Amino acid sequence: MDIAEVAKASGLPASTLRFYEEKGLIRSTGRNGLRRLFSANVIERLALISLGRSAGFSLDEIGEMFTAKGPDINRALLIAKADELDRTIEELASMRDGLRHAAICKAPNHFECPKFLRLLRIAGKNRGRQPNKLKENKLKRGV
Amino acid sequence: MDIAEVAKASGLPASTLRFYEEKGLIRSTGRNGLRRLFSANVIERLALISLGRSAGFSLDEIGEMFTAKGPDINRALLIAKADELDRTIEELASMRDGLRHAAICKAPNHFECPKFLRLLRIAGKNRGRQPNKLKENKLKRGV
DNA sequence: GCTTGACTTAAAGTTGACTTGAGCTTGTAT
DNA sequence: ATACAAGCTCAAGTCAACTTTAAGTCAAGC
Repeated sequence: MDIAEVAKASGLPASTLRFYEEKGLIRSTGRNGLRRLFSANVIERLALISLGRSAGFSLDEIGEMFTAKGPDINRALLIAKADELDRTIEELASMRDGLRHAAICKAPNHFECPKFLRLLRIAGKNRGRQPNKLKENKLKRGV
Repeated sequence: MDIAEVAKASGLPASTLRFYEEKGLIRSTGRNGLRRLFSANVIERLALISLGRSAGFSLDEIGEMFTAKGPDINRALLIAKADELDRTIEELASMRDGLRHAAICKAPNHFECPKFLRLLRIAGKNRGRQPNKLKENKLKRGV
């Protein structure tokens, strides 16, 4: 397949495919002149990469998993990520409840509302750099 | 309070406080010479900002909420965010289940495993730019 | 009176995952 | 044979939320 086909099949722009190749996440099987050729299984690989990304792995982590010696992926890593997701989910659930409450709450000042204060404490734990997460998936692909 | 006190009380570095002020998220009440003075309620405001950040609002969105005219613009926004969190939580839960499964699954190739394939489809939906989310909260504050 | 240290500003740097642009090359259709 | 859309490379740009750095100000303690 040429890069355009892979792009279409995977939904990723060609630039991303080149980028992934450069990072060692995928491989092109050869060239037709200058042009990259990919074998069909790159699609699976890309699906796996998408999966990893959605689960919160960085590209570097995903790359490590692919080069891991054993035929099986790093189980401990997977489980650790799953546990991390559990914690994240709990936090997000609290947030969601808090937001819903805040939207309804009659208290003149949220700081007088115990529910809100509890929320605040949870938020307080979540003190890390959060670049810009969980934002809208605008499809600007069309531009 | 001077900036050091606010920093201590809020846990945020002074640089962040200046940054937030520049962004219009907080206000200093005046100066002592060059030095900013803050009133105590900036602490509450910062807690609110933290809360918003944890809930997935961007700083710009938080800024808008603070300056929003109508009282129910907030409500709609809060509810929308809560709904968004619901969707996110569902996705993350699927991811978590998938990861746990992948760590256990005996299938020679995950692509032969129906559970895994289902996971992949969910991941596929999650096709947006995800900068680098949900990562570790290393406390590098001490440096 | 001078050093020190906490503060100030403005500008540039950081991170991760890409995207974009400039300037070439080339397979393919006419 | 030639035009041109699609590929290519390499470098630089983007975004968000900060952090870092350089250079300067200033009150207080010795």
